[in-house]
Amino acid sequence: MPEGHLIHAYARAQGRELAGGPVAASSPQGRFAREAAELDGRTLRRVEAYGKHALYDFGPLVHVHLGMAGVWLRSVGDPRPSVRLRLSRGEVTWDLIAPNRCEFYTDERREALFARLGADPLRRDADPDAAFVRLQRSPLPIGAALLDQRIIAGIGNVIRNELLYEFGIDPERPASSIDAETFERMWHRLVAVMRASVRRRRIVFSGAPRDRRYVYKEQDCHRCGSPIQQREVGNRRAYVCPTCQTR
DNA sequence: CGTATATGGATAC
DNA sequence: TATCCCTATACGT
Repeated sequence: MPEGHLIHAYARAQGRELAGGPVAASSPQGRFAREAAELDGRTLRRVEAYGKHALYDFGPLVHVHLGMAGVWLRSVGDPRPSVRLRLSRGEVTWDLIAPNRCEFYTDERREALFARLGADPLRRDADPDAAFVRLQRSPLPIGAALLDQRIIAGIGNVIRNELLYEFGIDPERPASSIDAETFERMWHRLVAVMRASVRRRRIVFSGAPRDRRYVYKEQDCHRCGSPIQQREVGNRRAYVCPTCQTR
């Protein structure tokens, strides 16, 4: 579920619906109870997304990373027992389930986090030139480098596989072999895909079957019919068309 | 009912 | 490179 597009979608909706007035905070599941009590009744000033990270500014900062299993549910019903953090304002309630991280943060940690992360295609302050430099210097194959959040922040396993398919690039090709012109086109495509995916709240590759995906978890290449290969690249499962993607 | 898997990433070696 | 953590879900028995 959560690649960068969803984190940004949550942040925008929550900024709209929760920020600007007093927020009720609780931790029905209990593991964030002391912190939630401290937040309860405070005004949420801002929700900021960077890559797959989100920061909730209540004065004190709350850092949330969903990991693989985490999800925010917008709800009006009773909290399920696994809700780590429930935030409500007026009629609207957001429930955080199964986050990898949910913790207080200092300004210093925020600075350190942002300094560590690479260019986020969904942020106005993104610096694609810096991302290209880091890509050129990376010893990793391109399929791993695209998942390296220090180079580009927000890409997950679906987007990296679909992007490499669109560009006809085998994920095991060295990152340093990507030339500036190709990177520029990849970045431009990333921005378009991720913006559309924020709006739709799901990953959208226009042009793919049903505007969804070309290769991720597919059996056969929709273009040439070759069986889609599965390989481990960058510690995650890569899906590759051996015909359409070249080394 | 148990087990494997997941669109992630930090940390320990 | 391996392991762990977070929880829901899919699937096999």
